[in-house]
Amino acid sequence: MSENPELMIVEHVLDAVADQRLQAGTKLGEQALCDLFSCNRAHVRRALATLAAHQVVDLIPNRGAFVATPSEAEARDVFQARRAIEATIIRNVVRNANATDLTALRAHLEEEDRVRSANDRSRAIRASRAFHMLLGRIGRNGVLEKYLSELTMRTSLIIGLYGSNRASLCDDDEHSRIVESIVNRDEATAQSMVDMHLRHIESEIDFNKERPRGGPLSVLIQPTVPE
Amino acid sequence: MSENPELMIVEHVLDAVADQRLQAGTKLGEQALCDLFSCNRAHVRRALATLAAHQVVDLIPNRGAFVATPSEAEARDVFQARRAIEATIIRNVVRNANATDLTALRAHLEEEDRVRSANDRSRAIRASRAFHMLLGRIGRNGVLEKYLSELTMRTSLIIGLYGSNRASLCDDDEHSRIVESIVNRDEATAQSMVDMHLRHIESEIDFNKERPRGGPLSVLIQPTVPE
DNA sequence: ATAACATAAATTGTTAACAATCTAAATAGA
DNA sequence: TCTATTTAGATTGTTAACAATTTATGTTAT
Repeated sequence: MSENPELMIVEHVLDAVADQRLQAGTKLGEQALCDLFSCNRAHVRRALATLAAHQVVDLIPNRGAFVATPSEAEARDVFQARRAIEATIIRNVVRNANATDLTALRAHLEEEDRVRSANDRSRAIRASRAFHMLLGRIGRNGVLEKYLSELTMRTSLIIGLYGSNRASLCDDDEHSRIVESIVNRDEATAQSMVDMHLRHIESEIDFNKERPRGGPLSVLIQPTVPE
Repeated sequence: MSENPELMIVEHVLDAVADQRLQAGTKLGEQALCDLFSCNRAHVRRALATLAAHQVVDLIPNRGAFVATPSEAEARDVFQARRAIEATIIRNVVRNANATDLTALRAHLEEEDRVRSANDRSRAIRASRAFHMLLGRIGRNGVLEKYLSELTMRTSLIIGLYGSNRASLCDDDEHSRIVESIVNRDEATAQSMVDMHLRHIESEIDFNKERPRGGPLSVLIQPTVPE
């Protein structure tokens, strides 16, 4: 646990949020983080400021830091923003994807298949997000990739809060059909498939079924599965 | 200069960058900021962490904080991201704009006219950005609005670095024609006008004409003109 | 005069101590 | 038994001091 402790904390919190190990509303106490990452409070505070800038953490004066709990309105904005951003990303992907990229996409689909049959929910969530992030990487626009990273994390919080049971993960079949249209260099189809895919995910959310928020912090240390 | 000094610093730096008062590469020394905002270094450091998270500041270990200097590749990504985001924003605007919003848009056009005839470059830059931010507000998607805010600031840095003389500000006529199509509820036209407008701005950039970077910090305190 | 080196100043990084605020527990009163 | 108040503990906010590193200055030798 050496290296820059500040980045360490940020990365681990983001990872835990993305994997839905850290629930919305969980308190991120300063001393607790100091202990977990064996560093001093100055590091923790700067890390929390960074996380707050990414909208993953709410900073409440004199109360502390909490994992953000997106409202219904915010959730709708996040999904619309994802449609806007991923529309351009998928266009870039269809245009730029080379043989290596296509191989990576196929490999990912196999991984998703494997994970699904293994019935490992945690890995499934991870893999679902990884697909979208893979598209982001192949799209070769660092700005959009970073925004997508933020938005997928906020999506994780939203699904954790309001998602129905099956809504938790992307439909593998939709992913594979997206890859298919990428292989075919069919821009229009790829774009509409991604748009529908995102609307599908959003549709399986029920804002009346708010779940209990807050949870343990220990999940932060869970070794990051190397994908 | 009371109130939360952290937000104070962030806001002032962002404002100065947006107005092109703060040049790319300018060093943001901790003690200098402490003096300017009469606070301690802990505040300054957290503010710099926040600014770094927004990609407006580069944090170099043991060297300090510097206003970011976007590369050519980053500049292209920023403009593509703007097209992606503002396309959705303008669609929202055409759909959502009510009478009050239209009045605000017309008032803004008049302000731009006034500023142009006054030949006040500083206010002109401010007004140009304000137009896009006004669209962002009327679009009523907080996520996209925030991203647009970040991207317009990075655009300011890019234009400050590589922009030709006239490229510094938006063409007022293009703005007024965008408003016209909003009034007409002509979604397709509005969208293509915004897209062309952004491409126009990008086209007036010359990456061979890199300008000297770095500058004074005193500009930070310049009283924020209330628009 | 220039380059390399040594020294001094300034800047960033780190840590600890103290103050202010909030949370929770315990006590007292209705 | 329940509510209100007080008290103790824990947590966040603030500040200062010290260490490590970098930058600037000045000296010496070629």
